[in-house]
Amino acid sequence: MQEQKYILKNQDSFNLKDIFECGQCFRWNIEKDGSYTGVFKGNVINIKKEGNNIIFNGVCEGKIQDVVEDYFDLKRDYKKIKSKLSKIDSNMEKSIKYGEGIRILNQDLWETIISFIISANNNIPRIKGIIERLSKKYGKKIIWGNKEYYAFPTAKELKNVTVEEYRKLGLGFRDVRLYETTQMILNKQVDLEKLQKEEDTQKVRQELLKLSGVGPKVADCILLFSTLKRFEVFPIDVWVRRVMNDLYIKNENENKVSKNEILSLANKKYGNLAGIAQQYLFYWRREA
DNA sequence: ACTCAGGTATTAC
DNA sequence: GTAATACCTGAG
Repeated sequence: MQEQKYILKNQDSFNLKDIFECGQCFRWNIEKDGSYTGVFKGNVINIKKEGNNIIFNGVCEGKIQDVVEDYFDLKRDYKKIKSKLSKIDSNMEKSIKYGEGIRILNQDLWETIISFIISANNNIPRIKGIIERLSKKYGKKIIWGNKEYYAFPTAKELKNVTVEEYRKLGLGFRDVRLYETTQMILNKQVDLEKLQKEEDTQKVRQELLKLSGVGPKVADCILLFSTLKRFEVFPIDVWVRRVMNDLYIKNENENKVSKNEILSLANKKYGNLAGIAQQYLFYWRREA
């Protein structure tokens, strides 16, 4: 594969830190010069911001411009989304100001499913470590420059991996879930290609929930952060629960707030943009 | 030693 | 349906 380069000029709503550290992805790492390098599908790309230019550099399976336009959701008008959401209330406005450079990535469905199964009751450094070891052991090697990178393993590549091997990689109790889900996807108990085409979000959600290790929160993350691209879902994790309770519900014990109360509030306030609203709120509450 | 972290599965009302 | 509890692991 040959190295390619692409320069994007004057792109609005595009900050590296906001995109890669808002919690949607696990395989992008910051370099000493402030650029980020990541692996997705068979691509390795480094991204650097210089003035008004965003410079993409790396090895790609296709034309780098196409790859990047798709992955970074460049065709979508985030300015419009943000101005719409900003009008809802001052909290939303503040959170958007903080994370104005967020874009929701179009991540591979399979990879997103497995990654978020691993994320359950886990912390980010460990999640990233597990995914890295998993890729290094079972994924395809990609060489760029003098360095080796590893693609996220395909379902086929994980077909014969045992629960014990997962345990050795540090998966913990998620080992069985990973094994079972991989089998379910391989034998098409859950057919990812069909899911990708299904229009009814609730039907897609129901299918995802069949997978081992996929509960409501993980299902919503998959719906939002993968190529399924559903902005109407509202993943509720500890941070979202916290921020929604602090701002609006004001229960003395945030753990006592019911999920349905948060969901109906989110739906009322943000409608079919709830997912992206959630992302600004999550990032703001977690980082600011 | 002990708590916590992007929850889920299981069990018991 | 809803509530309580166990669960790998490793960092702080």
